[in-house]
Amino acid sequence: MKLDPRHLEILAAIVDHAGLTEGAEALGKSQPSVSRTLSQLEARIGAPLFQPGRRPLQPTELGRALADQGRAVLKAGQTSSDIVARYLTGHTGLVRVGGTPFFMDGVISGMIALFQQQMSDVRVDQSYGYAAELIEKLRNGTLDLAILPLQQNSVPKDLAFQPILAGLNVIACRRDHPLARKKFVTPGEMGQYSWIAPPADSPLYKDLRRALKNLGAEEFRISFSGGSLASVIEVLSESDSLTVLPYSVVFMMRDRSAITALSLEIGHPEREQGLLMANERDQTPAVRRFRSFVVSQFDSLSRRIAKQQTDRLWR
Amino acid sequence: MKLDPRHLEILAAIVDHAGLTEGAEALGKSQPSVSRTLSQLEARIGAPLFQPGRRPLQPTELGRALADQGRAVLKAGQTSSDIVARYLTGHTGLVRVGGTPFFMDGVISGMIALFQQQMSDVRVDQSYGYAAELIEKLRNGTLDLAILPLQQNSVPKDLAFQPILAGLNVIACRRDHPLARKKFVTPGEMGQYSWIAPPADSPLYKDLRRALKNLGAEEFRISFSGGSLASVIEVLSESDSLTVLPYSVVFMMRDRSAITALSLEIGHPEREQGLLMANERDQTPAVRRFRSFVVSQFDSLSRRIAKQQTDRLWR
DNA sequence: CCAGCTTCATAACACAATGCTATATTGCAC
DNA sequence: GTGCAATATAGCATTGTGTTATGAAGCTGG
Repeated sequence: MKLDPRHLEILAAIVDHAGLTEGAEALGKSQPSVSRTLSQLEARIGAPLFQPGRRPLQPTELGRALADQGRAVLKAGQTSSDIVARYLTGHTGLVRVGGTPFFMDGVISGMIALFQQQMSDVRVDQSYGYAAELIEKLRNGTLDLAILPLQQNSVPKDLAFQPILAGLNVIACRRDHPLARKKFVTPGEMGQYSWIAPPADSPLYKDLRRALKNLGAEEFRISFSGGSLASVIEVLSESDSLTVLPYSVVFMMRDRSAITALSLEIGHPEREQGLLMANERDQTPAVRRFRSFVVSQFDSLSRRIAKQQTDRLWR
Repeated sequence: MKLDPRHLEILAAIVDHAGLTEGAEALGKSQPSVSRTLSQLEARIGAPLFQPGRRPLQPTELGRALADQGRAVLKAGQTSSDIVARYLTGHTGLVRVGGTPFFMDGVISGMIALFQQQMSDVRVDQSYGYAAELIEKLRNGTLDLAILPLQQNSVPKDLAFQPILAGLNVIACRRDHPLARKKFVTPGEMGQYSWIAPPADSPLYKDLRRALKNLGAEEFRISFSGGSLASVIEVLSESDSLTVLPYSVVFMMRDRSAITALSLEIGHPEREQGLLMANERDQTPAVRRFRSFVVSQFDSLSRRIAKQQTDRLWR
């Protein structure tokens, strides 16, 4: 005997509210509707679910047992609704975010931590990669959001790009570095220090080469390479090495580690750090919420950076 | 967002069987049916429940979570079916059975115990009473089955009576009683013994009075009254008292206690022990099953009694 | 990389079930 | 009994389910 779970729900409501009318009210249905459903149910089962001709309505032993099951159905339905509601408001779900390693480690991961203080049920899958791979992953749907520096004119037409920060890279060194205090640094001065090389396929590495070329330094010595941000910062702050880092990374690290940026513009293309994503319409609510969170974080970060710049000018 | 529990069931089936076709099969539905239901569900929620364009079908995190709930619904439905099935086959339910005290205690309760060895989930509510009360209870629906001695012509027309045993009452005494061995007992012989009186409103008491009157003994001495069967048997077997009991009670007690019946017919109306009940059509399956069990038990009991009678003749 | 297979989606339609309002019936209390 | 409140029934519009037939799409093996 296959029973309709909705009928069990209705039975449970009737039993729990001790009456057809009140049960119907609780379910948001009309009294005749639940009355008929109850009749049908009893007819199908072939046994009364309530003591006949007794008011207030009192369930049969069988009715009580089935109402228990109906209660389970009701509960499942309720938690289903909750699950969906949490999902639709972005309080639940999965965000797959990828980006350039140093930026992710230096800037984004902190924001993720902050985000998850509010949205503890949103799972974040972080991955690392550069433009080509990230774009590929966005296209085949294995990534929701890419965070990377991009030139405005090189944004793929099938993807949306939302700038969040000027993509400024700088030369970084330890705070006590001999060059750190100089208002102007010449290429010659840099020549005597060794370099920490970012991964060879990274934009940073290209920027490093280009910068040195622009500054006239054809040759440069590499003392360390292949490390992730933590290693690079460590080596950087314990040696006189130099390296290229996004300015925002240096900025975020300024309190936690003893590094700083040289007062030296390195010429690189006009890029912007930004969020690259597929069609915004099929983003999950969690992704949207995460995205807007990140955007607002960068908004405040930009202001903090701007404020610090003016402070430095005044200094 | 209110979701149809049936949709959750279907979702669970699809997830569990890793496929729409197999899920449909498991549910006993056509593939297009579940396909459309799934589409509807996704449309209403506004989010995909399965990774789009991936085969084998793989659920979204959301889909998985909702499938869990669907599984709960499925389980509730299954146990509901079980509950109904057990009820319909009479393996579950309530049997309210009432009858004359001595017969219930001496004969029926043992059968109830036997019945419940097979039907452990059938609850039996036993009560005591005589014809008038039992009939009243049957009529107002607070009793399913009455077990009592009745003359065929005094069966209420609105009730059904099923005879199960000859309603023979006898005079009982302890097995070592001086009168026990006599083939023929005279009223005079009985006059010297005191009597244990059944409840004053019981048929047995009427029979006792009538019997003694028929036998010519106008006066009789009552030494004990008001006890239930256990007390009566106790007093009976420890004294020379006599009493009136249904023969079947004496028969059932013959191994457990040292009592027996006098070889003496006491004239009483032609009654039969039997089952009195309201319309058989609205009996619950458990009642029917209990009834048929009792009937079969009495069938075998009748045979055992008959056999013992012939044995006694041969002896 | 294409043929062929399997799986899923769509279409069209019959029919059962749900929902409603209006109204009759019934149980209970005074 | 009368009146009140609760439940049942009737009639009708709408939705949903189920079916078969058929089209589209992903996977697999040569």
